[in-house]
Amino acid sequence: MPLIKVKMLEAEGGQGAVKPTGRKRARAQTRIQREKQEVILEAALDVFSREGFRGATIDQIAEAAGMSKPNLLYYFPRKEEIYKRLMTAMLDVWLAPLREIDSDGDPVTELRSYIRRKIEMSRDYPRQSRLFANEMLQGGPRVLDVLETDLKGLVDEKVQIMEGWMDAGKIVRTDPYHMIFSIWATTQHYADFDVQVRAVLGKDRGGEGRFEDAARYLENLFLHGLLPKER
Amino acid sequence: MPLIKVKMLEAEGGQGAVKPTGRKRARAQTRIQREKQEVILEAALDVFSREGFRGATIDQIAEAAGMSKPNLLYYFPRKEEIYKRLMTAMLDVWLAPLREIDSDGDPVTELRSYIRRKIEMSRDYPRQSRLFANEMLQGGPRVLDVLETDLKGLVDEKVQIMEGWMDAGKIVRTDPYHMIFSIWATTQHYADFDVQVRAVLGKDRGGEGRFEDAARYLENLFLHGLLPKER
DNA sequence: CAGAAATTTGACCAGTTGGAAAAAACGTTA
DNA sequence: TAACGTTTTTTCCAACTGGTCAAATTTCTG
Repeated sequence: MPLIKVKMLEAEGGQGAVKPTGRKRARAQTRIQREKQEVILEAALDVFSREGFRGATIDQIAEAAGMSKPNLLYYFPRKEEIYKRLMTAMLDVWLAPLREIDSDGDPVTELRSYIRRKIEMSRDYPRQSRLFANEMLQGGPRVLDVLETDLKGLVDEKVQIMEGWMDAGKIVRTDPYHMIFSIWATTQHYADFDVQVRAVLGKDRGGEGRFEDAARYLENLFLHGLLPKER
Repeated sequence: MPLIKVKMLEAEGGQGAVKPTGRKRARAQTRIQREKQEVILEAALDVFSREGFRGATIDQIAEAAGMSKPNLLYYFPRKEEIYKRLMTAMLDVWLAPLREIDSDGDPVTELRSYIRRKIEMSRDYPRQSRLFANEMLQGGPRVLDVLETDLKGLVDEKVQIMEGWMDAGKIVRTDPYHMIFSIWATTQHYADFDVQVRAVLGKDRGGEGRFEDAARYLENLFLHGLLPKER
């Protein structure tokens, strides 16, 4: 049960495809509607994640989706609704790994696989990560309330689990909030700063293997740190 | 001697203030020119770091700078030049801490103070961080070459230092590139994702103290990891 | 202070932007 | 196949965009 479902769902509104005709009873979506909406959202993810909300234009999205602007507007009557749809969908997917952290699991295993999953997300859904990053850079005007309620709630919940692990001496006593931040930061970095990562690694090391390297490095960092065990 | 000075300096061009009149010999800048350019760059940093290059408008910048658009264009004849100026200045400041890493210093001290400095940068110059992040999200079209040459060069240099430390058994043998990435990621996170950090920490813990907390947590993470020393 | 140079303003422009409206084309089903 | 609902296209618009230009104003310098 996704905790982050949220009030942004109010994005629906409009007439075109979503709320078919006039005041009649809403009809089930046609095949075309489902397909085209999918194509549009896919194209919009591309554009919004690169340019941000203001920087993206409906024309760009329409072109990427292979249709005319008015045609696109038939499915999503305003730019903002496409964006909102993407944001809710993204948040839902994006936080799944955090939700999966299990208080009953072995702390080391749980942390390890959380890091793994987050790196895999950066590898497999980099645009979603960038979409979110873009929103954050702008000060999160369209998701701030969600962050303060749903996200904070979810994090608080997981923080308690970690405090339990600390009490049990399974992990070192430290700040659980910053712990979570550091996992987010290090893993999402590989999506958000992908260009930089590849530029610095160079042609030879910048291949797909970089995600595996990153995962291995991060596991060690988080578990053991950089200092040798015996000195 | 800043390694990152770069070809972007070609940003200069134009007529207005920068290259005073016609083909005459370039004259020294007046007081007003220096002042206004400063005001403009300050305002532009605000806008660009929030909206990205495309999302920002000259009007917004002009208003933030308290002047009319044509007046602003008198000092910087095109939008792109303001942006380039900001980018070079930012890169220079932003990479200073990395340059300072000293191969002769004590590894632990050096790493510690690198992390410290980076966190302080995020606290004191968050907009510069966001400006850079924005550029990265867009795929770095205006700095890619700089990253591939100057930045990579600088990083390679520091990577060697770290390999030296590993050879000497001072720090654990690990991937030095990802090591640097993880320091960048964790520290810059506090500037780039500031909204999120504050939303999750909540009113009580989201005050200025968060940077000190972050620094303390990160020092421990990087040196010792999350696992207890003896189990 | 006069004159020149530097700065600021207002009017303007062509291209882009988000979006509306209506008509045309298409698909489905009674 | 006729009628209806769905989808697409064409045309259009007002606001905004980056930028120009000449005239007006202010500041500096001798």
